[in-house]
Amino acid sequence: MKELHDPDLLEHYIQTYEIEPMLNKELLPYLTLYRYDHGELICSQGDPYENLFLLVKGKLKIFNTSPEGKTLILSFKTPLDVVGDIEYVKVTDFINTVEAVSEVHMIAIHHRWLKKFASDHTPFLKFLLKMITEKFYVKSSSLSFNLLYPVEVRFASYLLSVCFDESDALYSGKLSTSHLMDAANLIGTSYRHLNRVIQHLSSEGLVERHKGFIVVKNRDGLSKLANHRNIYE
Amino acid sequence: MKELHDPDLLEHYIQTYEIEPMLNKELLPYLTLYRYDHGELICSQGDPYENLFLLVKGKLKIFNTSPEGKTLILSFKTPLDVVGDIEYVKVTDFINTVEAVSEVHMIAIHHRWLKKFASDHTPFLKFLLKMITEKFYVKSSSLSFNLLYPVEVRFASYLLSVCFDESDALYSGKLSTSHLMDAANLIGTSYRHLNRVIQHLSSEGLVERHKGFIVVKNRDGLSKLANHRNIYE
DNA sequence: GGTTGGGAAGGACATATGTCCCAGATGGAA
DNA sequence: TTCCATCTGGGACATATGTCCTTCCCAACC
Repeated sequence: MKELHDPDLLEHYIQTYEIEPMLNKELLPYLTLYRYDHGELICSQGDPYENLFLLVKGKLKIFNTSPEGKTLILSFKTPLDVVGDIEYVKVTDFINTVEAVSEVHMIAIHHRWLKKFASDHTPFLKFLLKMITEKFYVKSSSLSFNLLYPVEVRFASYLLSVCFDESDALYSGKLSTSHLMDAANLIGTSYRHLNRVIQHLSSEGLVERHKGFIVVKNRDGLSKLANHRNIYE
Repeated sequence: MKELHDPDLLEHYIQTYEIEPMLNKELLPYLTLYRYDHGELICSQGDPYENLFLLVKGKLKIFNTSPEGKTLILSFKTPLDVVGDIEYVKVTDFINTVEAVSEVHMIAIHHRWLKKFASDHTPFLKFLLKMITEKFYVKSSSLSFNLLYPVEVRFASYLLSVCFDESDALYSGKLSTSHLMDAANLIGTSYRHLNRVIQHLSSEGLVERHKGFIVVKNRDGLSKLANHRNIYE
């Protein structure tokens, strides 16, 4: 983690994501820009709550480790998104662990200033409300989807979401095998079983295994299998 | 559904649940009190969004029917709770179906007046934010719990939540068999499998089957099995 | 009393998923 | 080159769960 003393870059992000209108003017001097490298942790479950973060560049992985030691990925995030919003409203320690998947830039706002300047600021409240409502909706759909459909269907949906995105390092229609473990943890299954499912999809001609990655061969077929639902966004 | 023209009762609920401080004063004349009987639907998935409801008496069941026709119960609600908050923020039709489990009283506020009087009202925004954040948190825990643990563990948690509550028609430590189908739909499993699990719990001496209901015999054992987590609140 | 209908429990079998472990590939270090 | 660590895929077996259908019980009705 490294603080970036670059007012121009900060200003650039503020413009790009229209952050200023939602914050109280007096808060602006207290914004800090941080950089995290691939693999770095932004926070761990149980850490005391100090900052609200706005993700403005890169990709985050939000996960959680159960008492039994199993890792469950709750979501991936891309700009613009918020980290620490739930903790801010509930006034609790960090609930999950947040890791940088790529190089990440985040704007941090210390809760001291939030409380002082933004706790009654209508645009800020509305912003939080929108973000959290959307998160709730996604989570709720996701819960239903998980309870209702087997891993095969969920993985089909996952593939469609992840492979056809302009985001980093993922060529269109391909999924690197090194991400399979992540996929399993996100879907909530074992690596072993995910492999089995891939084998099956492969035998149906929907995907193909190659050395180092998986290719989607039949996008429509996958979409049909996934009931046309893109849960993993 | 029946409108209750009872200003005193309405006032009573407003006092009891401290509803006034969170609403804009100008909104107060536009509150309507409705009564629903056991089994009545308050709204169905796809219905156009018209009212925000505040549950002030009774118990609600929120559920959803998948394209395949499977019913999944998302939650039960008791006062004070909100129905239509997500729809209000997202400006969409009703997402789920809401049914009265007992006699229910709800305060309705038409979205026309909400938009006019409350959309920038800080206490109201804060109230929504708190409610939705809590819902998100519960949903998120629930998702992890469902992905991580088998039906047996989830049912143990469910039993502990439901059976040791002062709420209607549920004697302490007992669960009526007629509610088993609901339980299965809430946990996201089949009635058949739930029976199997009950059989198993019974053979371990944790619960006992009687005609018409199930009794918890070993609360601590169940709690241990459920990892001390009360997901179903 | 006999009949019938519905609800509740469970048997039989298929499928989904988890766990443990092994084998082959790969790439860097000795 | 040889060896070792690691990554990746998959075999074997146990467990979890779904589906379909049968049996049993009891209440209501003729």
